Amino acid sequence: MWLRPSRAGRDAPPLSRDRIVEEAVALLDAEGADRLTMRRLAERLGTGSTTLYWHVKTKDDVLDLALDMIFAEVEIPPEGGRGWRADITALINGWRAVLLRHPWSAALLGRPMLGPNVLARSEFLYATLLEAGITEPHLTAAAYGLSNYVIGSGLMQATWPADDEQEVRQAAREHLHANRERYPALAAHGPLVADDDRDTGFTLGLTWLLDGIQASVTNVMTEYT
Amino acid sequence: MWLRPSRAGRDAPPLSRDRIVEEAVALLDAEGADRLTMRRLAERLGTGSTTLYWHVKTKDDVLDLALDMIFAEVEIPPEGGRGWRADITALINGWRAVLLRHPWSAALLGRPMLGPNVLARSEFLYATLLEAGITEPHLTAAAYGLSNYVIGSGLMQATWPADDEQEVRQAAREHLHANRERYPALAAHGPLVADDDRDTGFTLGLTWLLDGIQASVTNVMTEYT
DNA sequence: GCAGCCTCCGGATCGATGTTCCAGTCACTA
DNA sequence: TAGTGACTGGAACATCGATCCGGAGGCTGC
Repeated sequence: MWLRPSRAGRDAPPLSRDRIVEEAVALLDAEGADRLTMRRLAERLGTGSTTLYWHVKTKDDVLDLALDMIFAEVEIPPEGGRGWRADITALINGWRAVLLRHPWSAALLGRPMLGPNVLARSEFLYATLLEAGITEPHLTAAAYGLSNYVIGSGLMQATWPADDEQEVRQAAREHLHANRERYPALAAHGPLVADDDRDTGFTLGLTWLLDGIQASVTNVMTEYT
Repeated sequence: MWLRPSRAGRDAPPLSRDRIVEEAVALLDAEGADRLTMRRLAERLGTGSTTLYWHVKTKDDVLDLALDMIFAEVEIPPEGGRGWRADITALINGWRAVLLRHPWSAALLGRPMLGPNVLARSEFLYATLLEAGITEPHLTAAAYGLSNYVIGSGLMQATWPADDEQEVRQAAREHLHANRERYPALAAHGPLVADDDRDTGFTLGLTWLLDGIQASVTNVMTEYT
């Protein structure tokens, strides 16, 4: 009774929604999506599992908040005349980097993303495209195309971790090799490429999209590099 | 005892892995991914839930098989000189149609897809690109780019169902409108577009990608439409 | 000083789920 | 007829998300 730490004691910062989400991201990074449990999360926070429900309504809320939190890592290019193409390239590359840094996030993209961090970056994307003089229907196509491209890329890379030691990769490689008569092209130029090749591949595809977007601008911008 | 239906009776075809997967797809189509339970699935099949585990090792197996099964709906363009561009366009559009017809599938794309139906279509994609004369690194970029683009598109559309009556859409629209000062571009040209606009948007982005791929071929092909 | 209220905590518990154990049933074969 | 192997399913277990409810602690108004 007497020795019980005072509530505002220094032994642990008070539980808060931010601290929960922060720890959730750490747990997701360390152990993956399927290991995230309300009980395990509470344990890491040094509280009971049911306490979390005071700060958060459901587990999905935690996931939504965690997903939005990592989007804050995507740097929004500062204003300045580097041109729309450089700005968008930076944004998309930053977005991709975050997806790769937090592989669990790719699987969560299938839920409405309406957090402030996500919206701020979408806003920047739309605003930059508008400034570049892109009009409908190319505007929607551009915004969707770029988003879909990054999302798909992140999902794909999360599915096929680049680490060549992974069992999944090994098994897939063997399976393709064993059936190389049925899938000759796949077995020869298979989709299991190294990390660097993925990066150049991503950049190439992004270039194609940007070229297409640029060509659809009526009054051509000239000041991009 | 006497009235018990004979095993080979006509009241129900014998349980088999195919029948399980078939019913799983039907259940997923009807009620979505989170309503798929081994018990519910067994109930629809008129058996006990534990019986399924004789034909299938885990629930994930059912999902993998279901995902591969719907890929059989994607028609592989028949041989014939329509040109690589028309063939790939047909394949990608068919792929997208399947993703939209089975919205639950988009969320499952984050698992290794090594079923025969998936591989056959990937093989066609690679083979067609090879025939078109595309070489590395453009080959990988093209295959990945196209796949990522469709996957992202499917995931996005599954997240934001086109049905305007959906609460999610309504809520999102209101939320954007309420914060239109912070997100002016989003609120004005928001990403919540109608179905037709998404189709034209998808086609536009696909054209950009294909243009980029085509431009990267050293010896230019001329026979495409 | 004290009653009342609000914020925050957590043990016990509920219902649902994926999966395993094991005792069966049935058709078919030696 | 005994036995084997393919299948079935009831009972049970561990785990999960979520809720109920009783409490602790601090603050305010009287």
